Order: sequence, then structure tokens, then C-alpha cells
Amino acid sequence: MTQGDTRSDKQPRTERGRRTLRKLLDAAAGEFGDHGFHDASISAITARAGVALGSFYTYFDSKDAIFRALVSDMSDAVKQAARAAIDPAASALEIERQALLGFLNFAAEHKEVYRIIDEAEFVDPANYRAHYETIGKRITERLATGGDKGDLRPDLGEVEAWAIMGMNVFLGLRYAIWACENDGAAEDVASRANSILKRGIGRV
Amino acid sequence: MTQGDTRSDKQPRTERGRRTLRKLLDAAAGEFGDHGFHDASISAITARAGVALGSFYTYFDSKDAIFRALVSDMSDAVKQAARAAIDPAASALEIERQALLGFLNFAAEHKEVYRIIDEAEFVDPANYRAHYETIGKRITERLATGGDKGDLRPDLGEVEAWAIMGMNVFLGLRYAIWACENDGAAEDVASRANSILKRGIGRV
Amino acid sequence: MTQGDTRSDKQPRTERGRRTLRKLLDAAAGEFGDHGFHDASISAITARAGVALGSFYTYFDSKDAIFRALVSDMSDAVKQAARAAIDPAASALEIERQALLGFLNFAAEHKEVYRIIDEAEFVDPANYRAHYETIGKRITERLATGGDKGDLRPDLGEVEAWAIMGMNVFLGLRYAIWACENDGAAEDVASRANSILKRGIGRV
Amino acid sequence: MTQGDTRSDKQPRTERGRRTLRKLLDAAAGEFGDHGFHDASISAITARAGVALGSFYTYFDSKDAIFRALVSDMSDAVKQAARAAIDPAASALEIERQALLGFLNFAAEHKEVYRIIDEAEFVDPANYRAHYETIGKRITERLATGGDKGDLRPDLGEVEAWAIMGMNVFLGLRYAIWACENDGAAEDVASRANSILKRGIGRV
DNA sequence: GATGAATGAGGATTCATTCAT
DNA sequence: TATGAATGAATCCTCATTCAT
Repeated sequence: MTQGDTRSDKQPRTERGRRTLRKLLDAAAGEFGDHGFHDASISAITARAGVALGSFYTYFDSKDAIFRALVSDMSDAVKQAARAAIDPAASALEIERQALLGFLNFAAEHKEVYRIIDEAEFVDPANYRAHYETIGKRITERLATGGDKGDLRPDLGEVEAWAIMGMNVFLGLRYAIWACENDGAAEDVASRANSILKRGIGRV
Repeated sequence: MTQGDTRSDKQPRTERGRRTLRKLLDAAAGEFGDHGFHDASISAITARAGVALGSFYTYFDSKDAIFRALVSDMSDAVKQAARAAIDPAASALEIERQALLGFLNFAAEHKEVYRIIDEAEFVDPANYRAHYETIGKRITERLATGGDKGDLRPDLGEVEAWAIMGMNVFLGLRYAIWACENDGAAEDVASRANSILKRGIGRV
Repeated sequence: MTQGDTRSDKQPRTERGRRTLRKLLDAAAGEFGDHGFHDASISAITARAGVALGSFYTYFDSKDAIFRALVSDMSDAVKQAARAAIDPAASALEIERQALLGFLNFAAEHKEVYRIIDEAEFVDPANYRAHYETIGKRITERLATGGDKGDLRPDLGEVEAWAIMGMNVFLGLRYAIWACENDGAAEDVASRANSILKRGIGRV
Repeated sequence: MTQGDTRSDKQPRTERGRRTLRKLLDAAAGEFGDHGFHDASISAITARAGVALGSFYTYFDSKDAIFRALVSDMSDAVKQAARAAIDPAASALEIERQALLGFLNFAAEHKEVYRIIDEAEFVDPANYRAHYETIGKRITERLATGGDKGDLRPDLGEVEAWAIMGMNVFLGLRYAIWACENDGAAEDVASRANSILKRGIGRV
């Protein structure tokens, strides 16, 4: 997790301070992920981080503030994971498949990220909305690029982007977060989803 | 909202009791919808319902209990809305279009339902999961039926069902809950989504 | 102490509630009087009142709120004590003597009142100012009445009223609150102060 | 404000140290004057002084300590202001008028001094009491001197001194600290108060 | 059934003070 | 001396739940 853009005015000025801040962010990710925002307590976070209770307020103004910082961080991390999974030279459909596969793998690895971003709908709605609108825009752009390249239909827009995003998020919920033994591999899930994009679901 | 099947163990025995119960459920839907589970208080619910604080516990064992009852109610309501929107005699693809359109219209009318079910992920995870698994199964069945009828590809399963469900939910979020002025009509959104199902997004 | 005009929206509706409210006010007067506003704690107040911590918030919104209520109460009590000590039929100078004597006796009996009102300068400045301005006006009126009756000079106004009020307050501080063994009786103090008003301090 | 006699045990040894100490005292006067003792924080004081938080404890043992140092300073300053306003060769009554006028002018110029000394009643009661007892003694002496000179009645003592002090303090509160547009000039206030001392308030 | 007062565990937050650099 | 991070006791306040009437 790298620190996001949303900075409080409480930047550490020493190396020691930077380490403490990082310990707090990591501990908070664990607590929020394990117990959710409301059942996580500052004292549990500081205990997990191994620092004194009061030290929390050296770096964050409130419980909300660290949650928001975390959502920003994780929102960035999700986007980077998707981007890192993509080969820009690939075809538009292949890019979508790679993006979904990257997301599935990332979600399986970082289940707490999924949970924290989801809970932002209630704790930090603005950031939650921004998260999905940003991703929605990015997919919209990819669709437009694919249309320009001739890979995709030329009339694709925001509606299609949100449809794809919803597909991806729910497949992540079902096959990464709630994964069970006899589920198919992430590759299979990504391929089947990609097949919808390629051919639809109508009879061949 | 009508009272669903998940009943607390505190059934009202008089007509007066039934009215109080109804007032509490409606008030709770409003409070949970407006403020979320944690920021809604029992006293706010009873105040909105116009009954005394203590009366709450005549009908529900706890704050969680009324939330769960509400989630059950609303889960049923969502499913009924989709079912009511469907013409069983239509083609499989048309049925999916109708289901999405029904959902979009329902969500726009009952935004608090969307919010409450979403928050169940954190407050009542079992119910949340059951809600989507039930819907997922129903869609899976529709896809199988469509395959049998020859309307759809014969190899569609749970993955495709969850992909469709995710599409629907996110289009509901974007175009019903977060609807803005210059968004297209629900019909347009449903048609574009249906077009993905019909043809995919590849070049014609 | 009777309850003042500054009412929160948390009026008790039962007799039991009225008793609890009274216990809290009395306990708060004791704690604020003994330890001052900042060193008094809600838990000490409720412990002294013999009620649970949470019960405090059934009747008051905050620590500030009960302090303000108390200041109002005590401000009223001080004014009533002065009024009760006065014989309206007496001469203007005699009335001033009686008012001071009444105040000295009241302050000696209720040292916590003196302290609480004084601390209001920092905790509830508006009420503090209102307290003294009200008393100042009342003295101004008495001086005007005395002037009309021919007992006093006709040119007395607010300045003289505040001068008299200051005299009284400081004599109360020195001879009621800080009283020590070999101080004269309250009657002597009141008489000597009255003598200033009657003749000034110039050589006879 | 100059540093008074009450020194903490932490004397600066360098010129730089002396400057830092001065900055802290000035900042503390501002913070305590603006927010009161309890709402002023060490970190606000050091921020205002432009020094690091930890530097505070190089010069003062505690928050109380700097407050006490300030009260001592200011108590001295008040007394010096009164003394400086007095012409010792004047008549006793004239001296009292000058003392009051000096105090009114000083209070108007240094409202924070008034507030800090007043709050000492709760934070540093010993110093508060000492402050007024010292002034009370000084006035008592002036009255005795006036009696000896034949300017004043020969039977004036502590009671009269405290009465005069109370007058002065309350006239300062009303016409210096709470001064408003249409109040008379300090000279008028001082003259009217002096007139009470000269003739009392009885009919001419 | 209805009422509303009483309860107290729980948690966020503050801030004076200490300490390592 | 100066710095600023670290500490943790202290306290206000919330609110789900219980209970007497």
C-alpha cells in the first residue's frame, strides 16, 4: 500500500515518524478489514501497530481520517493492479480479459481491500463514488480506444463501461472473496466473462 | 415494504400491535436508509415512528434484529419487483432486459432499499450473501431455460449469471441511485446492456 | 436552589425524573463549588447524586449545560436573597445597607454560589455579564427611586450603581468568602460601607 | 509585560535563551487572555511563540508554572500602573481619583491582564488572594496617610479600602473591559466615583 | 401493550509531560 | 538548547438495552 494523495496536515518530519505512520496504516488496514469500520477501535489499531494510543493522533485527526486515507491508498492500489495486469499492445477484448484477471487475483490476495472499499459507501461516500467513477472513466476510455482501433463496436460508452465494471466487481466478490473449493480457476472465470463481451450470450 | 418471512419471535397479537410494528419497520427503513445502520439510533427510529423508546423491544430483540427483518423484507421486495417485470412468455434475452428494467425502476423508486441491502454486507453478512446467491441461482436457472429453449448458448452457468447480476447492480447504482439529469432513460440503459448480452461488444 | 429559566429540551415528565434532576443540580453545585468547573467531572457529579453516569445525559446535554443552568439558578438566588433582605419602605440608604448585609449573609452561607458565578466569567461569559448587568440595572433603579424620594442626590446613574455593586462584591469576597476569626461582624462591615455612601470618606 | 520576581528555577543562561523565554511569556499571555487557562494549550503557546513544543519545558516546569509567573508579572504591572498614575503630593482624595483613572486606562490597554488575574482565582488562588490583599493593604495605608494629613476621616481601615478596591475593579470591568461606544470617558467615570468618596451619595 | 427513566460498558479524543536525537 | 515524536491517563459523551410503573 502506498500512501495516497489525501494527506492530512500531519506529515511526519523524521524517518521514525514515517515508520510509525506506516505501522498505523498497516494496522488499520488489518483491523478495518477484519472487523469493519465501526467495530474496529483506535486502541486496537494502535495495539496492533505497537504504538501508544495517543500516537495515533500525531498522524491522524480521527478514525474517519485514517479510514479515508486508507480508501485512497487502496483505490490507487486497485487501479494500479489492473493497469499492471494489462498489456497495452493487446487487443481491446484481450485487455479487458487481462484487467479482470488482474482484478480477480488482486482481490484474492487482498480481501481486506475489497471490504474496506465497499464499506466506504457508508463511511466515506464521496471517495467511494470517486473510486468507481474513476474506474468507469478509465474503462470508457479503453472502449473508445478499442472502437478507434476497430477492435470494438464504435458506439460504446459509459453504460457499457459500468456494465463491465459491475461484471468484474461481482465476479470478484463471488470468485475471489467468496471463493470456494470447487470454483473454477480465475483464468476460467475471466475467459467466460470475456466470452460474453466477445459474442454475447445468444445462440451461436 | 411488507413484512417478510423472517419474523422476530415477538408477533403482535392485536391490531394495535400490528400497527405499531408496521410504524417501526417503516421508520427503521427511513432511518437506516438516511443514516446507515450505525448512525441510526433506536431512539431516532421510535421518535420517527411516534412511539416510546421502550416499545421497540416489544417487537424486536435488538437493533440487529430489526435490520435483519428489514433486509429480508427488502430482499423479497427486490426479487418480486424483478419477477413482476418479467413476461415469462418472452424470449430469454427479452426476459433479461425486462428484469434489468424492472430493477432499475424499482431502485430509483426505493433508493433506501439499495442502501440497506448493501450495508447488510457488514451488518448481516449471511443475509447479504444469501440475497445475491438466491438471485444468482435464479438467473442461472433462466439461462439454463433459455439454453433449453434454444434462445441462448447451452453452456451458460453461474459465472455468466453473476456477470449479469453485477452488470445489473452497477447499472442500478449508476443510473438509478446516482442518476443525474443528463443520464439516458432507464429504457436506454436496459437496451444497451441487453445489446451486450445479445451481441457482445466486438465489432459487428 | 430553584430551577432557572434556561431550560434544556430535556424536561422530566415524571415525579421521579424531577427528583433525579434536582439531585443532579445539587450534586453539581457541590462539585463545581468544591473543585471548579474543569476539575469537576460528570462521573463525580453523578456519583455524588447517587445516579448512573448515563442518567446525567437524560437531563443535560453537556457539562457546560448543567453549569449554565446552575449559574442561572444561582444568579436568581442571589437576586432573591438581596430582595428578601430589603424593606421597601426604608430609606434609600438603609435599603442599600440591607441589600449589602443580605448579600454578605447569603455569600457566607453559600460560598459555592460565589465561586460558581465567578467562574462563569470563563465558562459562560454571557450569563456572567447578564448577571451583573441585571444587578447593575436594579441598583440604578434604586438610586433613581432614592433620588425621586429626595433621599439621594438626583444625578446618580449607572456609574454609581457599578461602584456600589463592586463595593458589595469585594466586601463579600473579603468578609464572607475569606472571612477570618478577627474580622468584624457582617453588620459592622455593612455599616461602614453604608457610611461611605452616606458621607463619603472626607473629613467631617 | 516584563518578567517579574517570581522566577521558575530555570533561568536562561544565554541571550538566545532569554529571547525564547520572552517569546513564551508573551505567547502565553496572548493564549491565556484569548482562551482562558484551560482552553489554552502548551502546543498553542509554543506555536504562537514559534518554538518547538519540547522547548517549553526548558523554561517552565508546567502549565501552571507559566500561568503563575504571568500572574505575578501582571500583578506587579497593575500595581506599578496605579503607582505611576499617582502624584504623591496630591490630596488623598485626588490620589484615589488618579489611582482609579490609572487603573481604568491600564485595564483598557491590557484587557488580557484583567482576565488572567481574574482566572487566577481558580488556577492560582494563593496568588489571586495575595494580589488583592497587597492592593488592599496599600489602599489602607493611603487612607491612614490621608487621615494623618487631615484629608480624610481618621477612622478608615481595611473595610473602606476593600470597598474602594471593589468599586475600582468593577468600574474597570464595566468601563474598560466591557466598554461600549456611548460610555463616558474614563475621566468622567473616575470623577463620579471620586465624588462618592468625597460626599457620599446622600442629598446635598 | 405502552411509557420513559435508568443503566453502564464502551470508545473517541485531548493534552500535559517525557525523552531520544 | 532545540526539536518533535511518543506516551497514556483522564474524561466526555453515546446509545443499546433493561426495568418499574
